[in-house]
Amino acid sequence: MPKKVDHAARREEIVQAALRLCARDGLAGVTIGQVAEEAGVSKGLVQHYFAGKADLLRASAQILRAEIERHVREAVRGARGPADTLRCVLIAIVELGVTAVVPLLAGHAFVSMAVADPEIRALYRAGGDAVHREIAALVAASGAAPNVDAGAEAHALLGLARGLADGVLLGELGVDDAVAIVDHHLRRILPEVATGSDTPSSRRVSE
Amino acid sequence: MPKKVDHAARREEIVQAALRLCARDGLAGVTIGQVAEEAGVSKGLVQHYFAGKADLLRASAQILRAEIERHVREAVRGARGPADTLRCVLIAIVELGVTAVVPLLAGHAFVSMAVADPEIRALYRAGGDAVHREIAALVAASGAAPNVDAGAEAHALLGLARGLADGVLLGELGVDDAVAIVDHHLRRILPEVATGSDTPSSRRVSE
DNA sequence: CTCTTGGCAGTACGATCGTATTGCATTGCT
DNA sequence: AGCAATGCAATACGATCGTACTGCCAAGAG
Repeated sequence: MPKKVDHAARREEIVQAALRLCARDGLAGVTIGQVAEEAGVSKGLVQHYFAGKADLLRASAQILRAEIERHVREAVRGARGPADTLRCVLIAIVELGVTAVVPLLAGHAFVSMAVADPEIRALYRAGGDAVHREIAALVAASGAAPNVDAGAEAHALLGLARGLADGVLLGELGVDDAVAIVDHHLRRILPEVATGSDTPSSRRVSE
Repeated sequence: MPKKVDHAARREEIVQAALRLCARDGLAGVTIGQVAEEAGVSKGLVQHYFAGKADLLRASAQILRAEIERHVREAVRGARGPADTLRCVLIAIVELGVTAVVPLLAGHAFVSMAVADPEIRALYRAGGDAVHREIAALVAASGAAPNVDAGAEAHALLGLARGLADGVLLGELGVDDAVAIVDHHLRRILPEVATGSDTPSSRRVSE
């Protein structure tokens, strides 16, 4: 057998280049040639690792999901209790607007691509449902007021976080504003939530 | 002078075809040739009315904004008082997920395009700011509780509505669920808001 | 050592895109 | 009626994209 190479790692390298390109030049700027150049490899190599452009895009959408999930999971590390975890998750989503612009921006592009590609659409649905379930579980475990339905509240919080992330992304409001809004809402549905900058989990984002 | 033709109307026809195409096949499916075919005109005519593809896309983004604004303004017709108006606006945004899929979907595509095009980005910023100002004014005029900041609350409501619209668009939740969530939130910040299906402004959406 | 197999680059090719150009029909003005 | 300008279609062309194909280099097995 010839050279041993980490197949998955090479694929990820190329995909990262594609995502970078997507965030910089938009989805239209993502071509096999440009991706190869951005990744510092040859056009042929991209072909070697991906069956075609569609395959590359699918893999990109998948890795993009994983990237965002990694960001969020990293943010909840050190959170104490379900309420704090919930807060960290929401704030992490909001902060994607500045800390993970590339995945977020690429995500928008892929939403518009999910229209034509059932496979990508399915990926989004599955991912979105999973997130919703987790948030709903956190809401339920946080000891929310009895008059709030966990599922509905999860939709609301997730929607709020996503919308705020877009607002931050477009520069309509600052991260701290968005965080304050999230806290404000959490304070309304949860008995008690660690808020403000006194908790170790609310690290300040360098803007 | 030759034939008299409504220049703006022709441009809009072509743009509508482009938006339809964008929502159906994604942004990648929008080509001059495809747009011409969708609009039932010749490729040359598209050139006649638009200086280039970029011009077409800019005009599309602009008309898209107008389209969404039209939807919302139509929804607030008949609303009584600022609180009811606010509710109608938010619900109208949420309902874009089913009543105006084309503009909403195309909107996502344009967000991802705004990355590379400063002109489109400026258009989005201006539009978003205007909406925020209007909503903030409505919040203030609705007699919100004194402990809520109109500006922040407007960001929250707008973010919530946008996020819910995306959720509806992706099929994660139904319109009625989203409307209920909006009502639930409004009930928390406003002294009294006409809610439920007893008000004429909460027309049922055919799903 | 050498042979084989996979990593990788380079080139070639057909399709398609955006744009420039050309030509004709139609309409309003004089 | 005739001229001029515009609406509109059709074609042509260069650039670029995605993909197929070919060939070389390196590394592990026998």
